[in-house]
Amino acid sequence: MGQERRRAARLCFERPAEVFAQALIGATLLVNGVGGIIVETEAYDATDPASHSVNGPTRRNAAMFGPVGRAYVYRSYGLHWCLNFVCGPRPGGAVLIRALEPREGVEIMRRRRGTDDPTRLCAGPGRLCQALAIGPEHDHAPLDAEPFQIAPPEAPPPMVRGTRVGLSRGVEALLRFGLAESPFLSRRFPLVAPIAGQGARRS
DNA sequence: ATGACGATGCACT
DNA sequence: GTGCATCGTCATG
Repeated sequence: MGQERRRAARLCFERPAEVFAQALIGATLLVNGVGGIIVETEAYDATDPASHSVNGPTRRNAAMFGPVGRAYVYRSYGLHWCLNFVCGPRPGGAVLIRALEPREGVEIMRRRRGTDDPTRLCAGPGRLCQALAIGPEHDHAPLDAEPFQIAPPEAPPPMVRGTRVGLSRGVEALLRFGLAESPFLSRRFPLVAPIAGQGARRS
């Protein structure tokens, strides 16, 4: 328990997206001091038919093939922005940040989003980017520098797992992760299989 | 040059 | 639950 042990744990971006996506649940994400607790993520990598990286580098997905620990920001439906953390031992990995529990700068987020409902402020990748003012200027941005502040959870939180949202391919893969019982998820996790000893529950 | 298609969100029934 | 706005990206010709 020396002084070194008291330093904040660091995120290990080299981990595979499936692992890193789980490690991010409960982490704190702030952008210019505004944000909160990550409660929902999805994992993608270059072997995944649903991933932007499956067919190799293009202009849009270039960040996924660059250094880990940077942001991959892309436009969705010509309208919304979505934030990913580039990660993995191999190129083409990323974790989509899908929802936050608002903690810091809630009033700013309310103004940016035009809503008062705290459970709808950052519930969904597009809403989250609107609330945190994430845009194309953040594509390729290092996540360990301004305006980003990211801290891992102090302890692994209770987690739920399910299928990803809005896909036409790779629909079966259980690569969506959520903070159990969180009211700040973008949507509920359909029950995939009963968990022994816990009965049928949904988050 | 052109067309198909979204890792979505919102209004509405 | 359904319909659809909206436009950058990419594959194709």
